[in-house]
Amino acid sequence: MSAGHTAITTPGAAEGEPVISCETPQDECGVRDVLDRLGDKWSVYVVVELASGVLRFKELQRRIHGGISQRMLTLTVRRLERDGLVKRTVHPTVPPQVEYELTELGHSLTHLVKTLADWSIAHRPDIAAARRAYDGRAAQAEAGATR
Amino acid sequence: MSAGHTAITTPGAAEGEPVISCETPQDECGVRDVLDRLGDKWSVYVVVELASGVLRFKELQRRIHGGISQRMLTLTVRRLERDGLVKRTVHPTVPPQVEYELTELGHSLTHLVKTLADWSIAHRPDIAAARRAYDGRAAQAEAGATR
DNA sequence: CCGTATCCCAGCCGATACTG
DNA sequence: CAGTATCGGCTGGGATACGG
Repeated sequence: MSAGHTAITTPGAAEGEPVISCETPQDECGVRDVLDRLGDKWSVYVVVELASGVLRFKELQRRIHGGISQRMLTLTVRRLERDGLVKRTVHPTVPPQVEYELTELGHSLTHLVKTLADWSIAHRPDIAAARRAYDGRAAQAEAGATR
Repeated sequence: MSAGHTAITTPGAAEGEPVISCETPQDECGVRDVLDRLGDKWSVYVVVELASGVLRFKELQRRIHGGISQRMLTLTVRRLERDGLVKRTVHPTVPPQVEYELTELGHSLTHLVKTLADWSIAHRPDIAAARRAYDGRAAQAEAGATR
């Protein structure tokens, strides 16, 4: 991974006017850092569930969509803990009890996730329509090739 | 994948006050739709590069961080096209010439990407510090176990 | 130039079994 | 309950070669 220059311009902005500029190319502006977290299958759901409060391991597992495996939940919360997004508290009782909660940093991420979710919900019809159109065209092209 | 209920509350909101609610659990609120796009290694970079204007295939490939392979650029761009985020225009010249540009939908995503990038840049020091602290603790614990 | 087709490896992730 | 350990399938994605 490496880069020279990267920039985003909005439609409204003057052409070539950078909205995002990367001055530290060697780590890809750190964007990849966040995206990697968002990219892995479960992190977002953990953040979403923890956004509403403190949860124990099993309870967290039970709430997550589609049933995350023990293994993946462990890995996911560990990564989130390592990144300072989640706080892990072990109560030395028997049986053991471990509680997870978002840190301040973690809570600030929930706002981004909300933005993402809003966009997603707002534009889902558009995306669905685009896919149908694309798939329709593809099927038609295939039929044309056979004909 | 399936779910019963999912909600996000912000720290400021009253406890249990849902900021995000999922009424259509069967498709995970559509959030996964967006996340899957963001999650795959290259989509974001393609969107970022196209945000500043129309680009041909080879030029796009040349600009992207770390040198995306032909194969992956093709796949990425096709997915984005299918989702209606990118418009693909083939000029039937010889040699062939194909131009890529963002659609309106695609441009609206750049705003989200910018938000993500801003958050990422703003909190990178925090994350880096958290990782150092975590790794330090881990190393110490290991030393303690050996001692 | 712009792809598509094929091969192949590395890693993710689920299932399962075992500890403190 | 809350993990760790191990195995195995699946998929993402790079390298390469070829076609229009």
